[in-house]
Amino acid sequence: MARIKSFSKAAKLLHLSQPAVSAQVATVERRFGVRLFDRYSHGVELTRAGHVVFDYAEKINDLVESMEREVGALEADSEIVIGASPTVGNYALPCTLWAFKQKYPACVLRLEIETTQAVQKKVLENVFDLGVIEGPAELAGLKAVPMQAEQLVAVCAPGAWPGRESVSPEELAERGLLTHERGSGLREAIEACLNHVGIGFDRLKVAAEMSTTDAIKSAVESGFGAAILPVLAVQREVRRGLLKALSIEGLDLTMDIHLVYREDKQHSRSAGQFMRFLTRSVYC
Amino acid sequence: MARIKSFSKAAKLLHLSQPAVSAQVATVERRFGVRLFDRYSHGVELTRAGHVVFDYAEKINDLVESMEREVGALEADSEIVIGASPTVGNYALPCTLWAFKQKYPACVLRLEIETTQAVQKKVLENVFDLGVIEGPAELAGLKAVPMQAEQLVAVCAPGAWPGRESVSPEELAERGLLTHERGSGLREAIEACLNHVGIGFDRLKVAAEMSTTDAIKSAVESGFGAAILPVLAVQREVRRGLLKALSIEGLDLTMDIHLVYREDKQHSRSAGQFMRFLTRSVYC
DNA sequence: ACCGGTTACGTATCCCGTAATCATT
DNA sequence: AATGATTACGGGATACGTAACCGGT
Repeated sequence: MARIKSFSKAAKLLHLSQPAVSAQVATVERRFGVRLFDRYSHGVELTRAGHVVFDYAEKINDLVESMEREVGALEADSEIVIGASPTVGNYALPCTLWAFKQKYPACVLRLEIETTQAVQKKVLENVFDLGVIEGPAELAGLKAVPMQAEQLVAVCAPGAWPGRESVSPEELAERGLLTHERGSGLREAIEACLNHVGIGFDRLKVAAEMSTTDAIKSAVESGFGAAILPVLAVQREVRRGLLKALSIEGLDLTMDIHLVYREDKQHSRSAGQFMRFLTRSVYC
Repeated sequence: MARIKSFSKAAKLLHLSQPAVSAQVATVERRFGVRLFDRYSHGVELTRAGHVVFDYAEKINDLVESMEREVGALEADSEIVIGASPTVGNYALPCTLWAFKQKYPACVLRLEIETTQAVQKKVLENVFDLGVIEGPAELAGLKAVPMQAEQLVAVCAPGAWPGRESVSPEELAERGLLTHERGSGLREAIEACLNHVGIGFDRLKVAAEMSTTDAIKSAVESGFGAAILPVLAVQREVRRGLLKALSIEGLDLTMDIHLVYREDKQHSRSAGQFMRFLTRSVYC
């Protein structure tokens, strides 16, 4: 929200109404007795105090994340069985699953593709721990919460493409693309995802192939090219200002994806972590 | 609460009912999917996961505290005018004020002593920003919240008096007392406080006088003696296990002190900080 | 039987969404 | 007009306290 410079856009990202966001901010401002945002007609901007609070909020967020990871690592993790509808499961989810696996290596994930209806039914029957489908749940007894929709972003060094918020595949090709090696699970997931929206991977000039995401991110930070990665894999660097995220023109995976689960069921620790991961706000 | 090893005692400290504490803990345990406390018939004990969460909670608390201080330091602070009833204002509050001033040096505090009724009236009339009195508020339009009651504790090195939770003034005298120099505001406040409950300062053998509290705390940590200080001045070291806090036999300042203020009024940033400081739970 | 934690339930408060309002371009 | 934030108000969830309920010494 601080980065977005707009309460209304932040509200969309947070799946909240604009007044709700205003109220939250007002509450915190009253608590501190200071304005945290300057309101302009075109949006909002952090004040000095706002910057301080924002920086602390990031530190605290990091701590909470570490805490969850550390608690999660304490015991052997049981398998999480995820049901997903075909489009979601084939194109959107694989990147997300991969990003989660990076953070929680101990978790064992199993993904099964079924129709939207079948997914919901099997979630109700406890065959799946949770489901990920397009559109909200229709079956009674299921709770559906909207997920962060965007899945893939282009990243570049902060200096590249100043002022731009999106780039075309051709511009990415000009700059040169850093990707995983052919055959890597994520590479294939990304290729499938791009193909699905009509962007062939061959339109993108691959400048170098690397084996780890960290290597790609470092290379991009150093200005060696751009990359296409899941939002969830780069959110920290983007927040830190180490990388700049741009949307890719022509790439719109904005389906309103929903996480569905049995409200009454108590989930395993790993399932809970996965669900929080899926619904976590990426920017804020 | 983790240190107390008892939900019911923690509830008292937090001014909550026991079921409320149980419910809070249960909520967090459900969120993580792990037991954080082992329940025994004689009380509770942190599990492995509980220790992890507890350590992170402390770190986060520290961050929040720093954040408040940093935000508070951003602008020049206005004066806080505090009204207090005679007993509270003369014996209990001075140490607290001093501890607050240590943390928020930029704040200017003014303390005025009046009868309980007069304090409430002047808070209503906005003559005082807030009041501190014994017992709850009686005037309509005033909100009263209970304050942390205990004000002075003995501290010693963690190894001294193993297993003890309280010491007599004579035992303190044997070990030798480290205090501020005569004439220091806190020294006088403490003397007044002790005299009020019938403990003369002359019963305590002063081993050394030092000019700063940090010097006293360091000396006590190193085992050079004991000291009597406001709880609020040593809470961090006690939580960290660097110092051990013991109650002093015969010293019972447990009056149910209440902070009162106009609910409708919006307080200055510094007044808000002071109020949160007063009602903050010391152990938890 | 007592101490300590849990369960059950009624109430008060908080937080969100809808709708109306204000301000700026 | 249109965008974007604030205010007003009704409904649902949350969190508390009281009281009744185990389970272990």
